[in-house]
Amino acid sequence: MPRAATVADVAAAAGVSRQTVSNVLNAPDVVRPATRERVARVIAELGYRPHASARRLRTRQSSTLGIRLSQVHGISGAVLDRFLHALVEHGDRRDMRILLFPAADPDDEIRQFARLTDGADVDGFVITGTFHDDPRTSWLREHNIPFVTFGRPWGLADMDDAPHPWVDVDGRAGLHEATSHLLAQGYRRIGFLGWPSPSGQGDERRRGWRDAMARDAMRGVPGLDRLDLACQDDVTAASGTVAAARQQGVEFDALVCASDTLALGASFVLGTGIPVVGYDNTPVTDALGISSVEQPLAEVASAAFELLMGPTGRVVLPSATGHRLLRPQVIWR
Amino acid sequence: MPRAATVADVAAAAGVSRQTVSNVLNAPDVVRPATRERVARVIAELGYRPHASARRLRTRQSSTLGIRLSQVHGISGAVLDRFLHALVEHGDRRDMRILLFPAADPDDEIRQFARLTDGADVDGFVITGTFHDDPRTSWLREHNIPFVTFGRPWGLADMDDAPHPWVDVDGRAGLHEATSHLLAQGYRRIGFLGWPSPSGQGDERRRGWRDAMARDAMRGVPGLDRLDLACQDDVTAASGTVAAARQQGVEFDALVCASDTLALGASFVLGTGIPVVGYDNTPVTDALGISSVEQPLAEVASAAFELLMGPTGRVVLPSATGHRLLRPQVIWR
DNA sequence: TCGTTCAATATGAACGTTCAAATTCGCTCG
DNA sequence: CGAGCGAATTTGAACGTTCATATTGAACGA
Repeated sequence: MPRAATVADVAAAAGVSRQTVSNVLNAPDVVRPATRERVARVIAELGYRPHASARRLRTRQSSTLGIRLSQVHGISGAVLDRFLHALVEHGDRRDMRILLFPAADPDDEIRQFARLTDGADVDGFVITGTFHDDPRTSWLREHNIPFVTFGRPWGLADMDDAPHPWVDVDGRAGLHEATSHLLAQGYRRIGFLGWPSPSGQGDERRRGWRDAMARDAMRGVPGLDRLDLACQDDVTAASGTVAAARQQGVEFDALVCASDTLALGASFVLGTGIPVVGYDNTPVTDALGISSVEQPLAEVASAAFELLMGPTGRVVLPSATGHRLLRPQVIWR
Repeated sequence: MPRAATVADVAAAAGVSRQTVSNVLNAPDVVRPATRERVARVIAELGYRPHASARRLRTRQSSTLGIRLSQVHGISGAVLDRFLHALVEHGDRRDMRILLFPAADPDDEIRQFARLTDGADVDGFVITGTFHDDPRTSWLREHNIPFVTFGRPWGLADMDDAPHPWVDVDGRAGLHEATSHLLAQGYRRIGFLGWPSPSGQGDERRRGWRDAMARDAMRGVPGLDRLDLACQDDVTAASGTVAAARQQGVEFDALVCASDTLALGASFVLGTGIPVVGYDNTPVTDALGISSVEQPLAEVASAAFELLMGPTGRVVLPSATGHRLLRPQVIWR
C-alpha cells in the first residue's frame, strides 16, 4: 500500500497550488471551470481523499455528532436502533458522522459530554429520552455546546420558547388518530392501556385517546374512566391488568395502548377478535399482525440535523431555538 | 467559553516542555515522579484534554473502528444492537471509538471502506454477517486494511488457518446443549425448525440438534428426518410449517429452533404445553417466557478487540490470524 | 579532575489541511 | 496607454500534537 496521496501531490500533478486543490473541493465556484475540471481529473486519478483529521484540526470542527447508546430495555429497544439508522443515513448525506458513546446514567453521560467536546471529537450531541428537569440539557446549555433533543422539554409551560432545539413525535395525535379510526369503524367501547401517571409521553398518549373518545363516542356511554387502564411497561403486567378489568365487568370493543409491549400483553388476553393497537411499530407487532403507531424516525433524524445545522454545512449554536413536533402514522394490520 | 487549553499552555504553567507534558500522558514511566505529579496537577487544574484530531494527524491512527449499521430485519435486529453496545463499551476501555456507517449492500459497503480508510477516519473494521465468498473480506485483505469478522469464514476446509481473524458463536454447541438438556428431562420426540439448506449458520445449528439426537434419543426411534423442519425466517411461515407437519402426523415432545422468529411462530401453534427453544434471546422471547440460546456478545466484542489489537494499544495488521469460537448459553424459562 | 554513561528534559520539525493575506493577470475606462 | 479593478491563483503560516534528535545534568569510575 503506497503512501496515500495528499493535497500537495495533487497540486503538483495538476500544476496548481495546494489552495486551488482545496478550493476545488470546498469552494468550487471560486475556481475557473477549466482549472476545476483538470484538478478534479487528477483527484480521481490519484484517488485522493482529504485526511479527515488534518481537516478537522485546521477547521476546528469534527463533523461528528455524539449519541449515547443506551442500554436496551425490552421490546422497544428497536426504536433507538431505527433512529440510529436514520441518523446515520441522513448524516451521510450531510457529510456528518455519528459517534457512539456508552453511559450508565445521566451523570455518566455528562462526563462523556465533557470528554468528547474537550477532545474535539464531536461538534454536538443528539440527546434521547428527555425527562423533567433533565440535568443533561442544562449542562450542555451552560457549556455552550450545540445539541438537539429527541423528546420535548417536559414540564415547560410554553413549549414554543424552549431553551433548546428539540424534535418530538406527537403521541397524542397518534392515539387520537388510532382511536378516531376505530370509532369510525363502529367500535365504541375502546379502552386505553397506558403507564401510571405522571409520565410525560404516557399522559400525552392517554390524552389523545381521551380527546377522541370524549368528542364522539362517549355521548351516552358513561364511565370513560373504567376503560382507562395503566400498568408498568411489561408483557405480563399488561395481560394481568386487562384480565383483571374484564373480571370486573369492563367490556372492550377495542384497545389502544401506549406501547407495543403493552399491546402484546393485552392481545394475549383479548385474542384475535378484538383489535389492539400498539405504539412504536416494533418488529414484534409486525410479526404478529398487531396494528401499531409508527414514529417517523427518518423525519425525526432529518429535523434534528436541520435544527442543528440549518442550511449551513456546519453545526452551530442555534440562536433561535426552533423545534418540530411530527405526526406519527398508524399502521393498520 | 475560553479557548481550550493546549499542551503548550500546560507546559508553560508547569514550567516544563511540551514533550514532557506529552510524555506524562503517553509514556508516564519516562518522566521523573516529581515532575509527573506536578504536570498531572496542572493538567487537572486547567482541565486539559488532548485535541483528538491533532493527535490522530500526528500519530497516523484514528483509534476508531468502523462498523456498518445494517438495515434491521425482523426480530433479530436486536442482536446487532446488543453487539454494538458491547463493542462501544469494550472500546471505551481500550480508548477506541466506534464509528457507524450506512451501506445498502456489500458493494456499497466496500465503497465505504475505501472512503473511511482513505480519509483516515478509521483504523479498521468489524464486519458482521459473513457469507460464502464474501467480497468484503477479500477486498479488505487485498488493501491491507485491518479487520475482524463476527462470523466465521464460511466455505473453508480448515477453519483453523483462515485468511483473516474472526470471532463466532458456536451455534452447533448451543443447539446441542438445548437438545441434550431436553433429552435429559425425558423429552424424546424433539423437533428442529430451521432454515432451508444451504445456510451456514442454519446448517450448523441443525447439526447441533442432530448430533444430540443421534447419540441418545433416536435409539429405536426411527424417522429423525420427519422431525427436521425448515422454512423462511418468518413468524407466519413458522406457524404454517409446524401446523402442516402436525397435520401429517408428526408428533413433537419439544422443539428447538434456529431463531427466535421461528420459535415465536412455532409457539403459537404448539401452545404452552410443549417446550420451545429459540435462538438469540431477543426481548420478545424474554417477554413471552420462551427459552432461547443467548450469544455471549460481550465476549464476542472483547475477542474482536483482542484479535485486532492484541496486547498493544493499537490496531495492527495481524500477522498470525487467530480466531475464537465462543459457546453460547441456553436461557431456560 | 575529567571523560563516559545514562536518565530526564528540551527543541525543531512534521503530520495534511485551510485561513488570511499577497500576488498575478486580464480587462475596462478615462 | 497606464491606472484601477476584480477574478483567479499562490504563498506563508497556523491548527495541536508527537516524532526524532539534541541538550542538560547528575552519577560514576579511573
